[in-house]
Amino acid sequence: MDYKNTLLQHIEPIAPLSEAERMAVLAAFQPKKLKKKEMLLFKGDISQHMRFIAKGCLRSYYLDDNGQEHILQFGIEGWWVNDLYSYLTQTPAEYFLQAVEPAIVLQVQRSQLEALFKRVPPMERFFRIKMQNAYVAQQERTIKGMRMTAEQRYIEFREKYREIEQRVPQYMVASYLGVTPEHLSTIRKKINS
Amino acid sequence: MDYKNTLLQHIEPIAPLSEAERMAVLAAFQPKKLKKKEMLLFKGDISQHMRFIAKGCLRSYYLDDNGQEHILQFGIEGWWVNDLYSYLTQTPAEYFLQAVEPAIVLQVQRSQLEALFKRVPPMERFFRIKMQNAYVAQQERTIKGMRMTAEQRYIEFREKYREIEQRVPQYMVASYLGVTPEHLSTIRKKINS
DNA sequence: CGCATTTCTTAAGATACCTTAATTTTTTTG
DNA sequence: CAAAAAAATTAAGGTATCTTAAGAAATGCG
Repeated sequence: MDYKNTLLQHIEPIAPLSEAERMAVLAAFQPKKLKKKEMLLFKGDISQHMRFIAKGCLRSYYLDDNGQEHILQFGIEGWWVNDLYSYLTQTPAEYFLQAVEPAIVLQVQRSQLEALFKRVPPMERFFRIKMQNAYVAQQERTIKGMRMTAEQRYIEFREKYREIEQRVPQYMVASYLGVTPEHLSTIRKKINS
Repeated sequence: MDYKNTLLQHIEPIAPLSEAERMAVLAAFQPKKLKKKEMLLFKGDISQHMRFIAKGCLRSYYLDDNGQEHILQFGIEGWWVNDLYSYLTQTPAEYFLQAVEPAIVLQVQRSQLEALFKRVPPMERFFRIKMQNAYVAQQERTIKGMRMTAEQRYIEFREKYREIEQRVPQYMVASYLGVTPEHLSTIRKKINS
């Protein structure tokens, strides 16, 4: 039950809830336990849930034409993970979702979340704000990905996501940053000297 | 009045309107004429309108620490342009909006659009869908910006935005793609041979 | 604990892209 | 239309990043 607190702790600073609303929110979400490397969504699946990470670490990634993995996002406690387009439009997912660490995810079905929006208006506000932030963060990442050197991007990643860096293998950080693991290694060598 | 048709033609395929709703929508928007190079929004301004391009071509861009311009987006007839984060959160804009060609923009004030959402529900649906598409397009651009070579990005840009390519100077395309004008020039030379 | 697997490092040669600077071409404007 | 301004091209030398390959270090598991 502890992990349900985690959910409320992330919603309430943005959208305060009454006691009844809190109950309604918690009732809508179902916990799911994941082992390390377990998949939460495959490419081609239709994403049926919004997903909140109560514990652990996940990643979303896609496979390019050469079968190479490219990481779009990491998520840890308090983050939401999804193939949002698949969820919103109910079309087959482009991305995979996988646990990088053992994890507990709280899931809410699409129809139930829609119902929740009607019964608990603050939740709609909460998601609209999350969506805005995601859009802006994405825009920033686009720009920075194109203009900054790999070294600059890595330094920024470290500052912004220090905890994530310590929890995922280095080659995944490289994938997220859009460089080869070899190059990231030489960057680190250069920085730490 | 012709340009108001342009607006309806872009809304109705996504969100059909009754005659009364059409009237309400049109009444909320105000046309604004722009000369070439005229600014529509400055960095630091708070964006007070949603903006639809009825005619012409605009761009959004930002200035980096060295005073260099970096283009985020172009827009032509039927597109929406804004610093969305500034508009949504009513904080100072990070980006500039400028006409690349003489343009006519249809603007609706934030408070009026909110009122319109209540009176004309299909409009809310229309904007939610637009927002989703924007987020996904942005996500795709992030990935492609990091993994693809400048040549691949240019070829894709050409296919996807052939009309825009013919309407904006080449150095702006380079800026959008994240390369120097010189390099884009050599890419073009290579391709056309 | 020790073997197998995964992850990280190192280095050399190749490629993509940048910087600078000069020149040519195109567009704008009086 | 001519002059001025803006945009595009070309080329040379430099830097960032990739590819490949091999070995070292760390981690997972029986």
